[in-house]
Amino acid sequence: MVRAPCCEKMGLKKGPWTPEEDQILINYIRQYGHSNWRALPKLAGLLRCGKSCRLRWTNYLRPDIKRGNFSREEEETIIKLHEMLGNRWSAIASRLPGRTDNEIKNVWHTHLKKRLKKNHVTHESKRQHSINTTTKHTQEANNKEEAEVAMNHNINISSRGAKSESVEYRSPASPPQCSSEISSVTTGADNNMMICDDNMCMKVDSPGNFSEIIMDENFWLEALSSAENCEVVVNEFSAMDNADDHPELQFPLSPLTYGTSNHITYNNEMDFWYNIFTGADEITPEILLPDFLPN
DNA sequence: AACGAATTCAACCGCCATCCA
DNA sequence: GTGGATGGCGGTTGAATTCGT
Repeated sequence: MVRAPCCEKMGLKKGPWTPEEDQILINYIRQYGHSNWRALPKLAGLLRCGKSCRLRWTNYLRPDIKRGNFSREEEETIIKLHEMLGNRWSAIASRLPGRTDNEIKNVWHTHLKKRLKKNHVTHESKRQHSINTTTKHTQEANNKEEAEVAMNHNINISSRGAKSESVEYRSPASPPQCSSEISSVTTGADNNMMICDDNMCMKVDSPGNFSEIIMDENFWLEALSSAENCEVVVNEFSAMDNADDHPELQFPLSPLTYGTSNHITYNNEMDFWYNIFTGADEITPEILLPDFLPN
């Protein structure tokens, strides 16, 4: 299929936006909205392509954009979300009110990646020392090694992942950059390994033998989204293992729980996720998995 | 003060997914 | 079912700015 170019190159302006152009775009969108980006510049009288207008609006002119430096809390949130979601900047941005995917992407590449790399070097040297002085390997350690092998072989779970081909730095704190690659590797009660991304989990019965279990598309993303702008009701999972120890980790999975008493609520989306992530270091990832997941 | 190196970040590019005729 | 149009996303670029010497 031959695509028409994004925009007519002739006569259309590129490069930085002027304040006048910004004002025209703002005025137009305030008045008419942006139902059709392609047609917008023509209608608004801008010599820009629709894509450029959309980008300018979503990344800079939108009234709800939060400008300025990222707080430490925001940075930690990005790091943790990146662990879970990979390079899905828009998904990460949706958890950080007022921040854009482009901004988060820039912060990641300019600050956070370097910081993690530093930490990784420190961690690796310690780890190497530990390996050299340890002779006993537990079953758990073996499973972790298998997990690392699986990650190094870049097991690609969903279709969009094929896009990322470049090999980037990876650390334990920064799993595959590819958005759709593995988010967590856990060992189940039966010692079988579970490799999960945000859409599904795979059970590894034996080395090299993956039995694939497809979960609801975007299950986790939707679960995550449900925390936005609402009270999060979580007592449905109070019966879960460790739930009493980690009430902050219980997920809002059942709408039936709305309106019931004896539940924990989070009015602030950021607090909710921050609590999850700061607590995540202390628990095994499978706690986060709902119990309908197969063993 | 001057200059080159390093960093930042707005903007562009190309691909993919979805919608719709 | 097919293909064109469009929106959205992630990777990359390059001009502007900051930093170090």
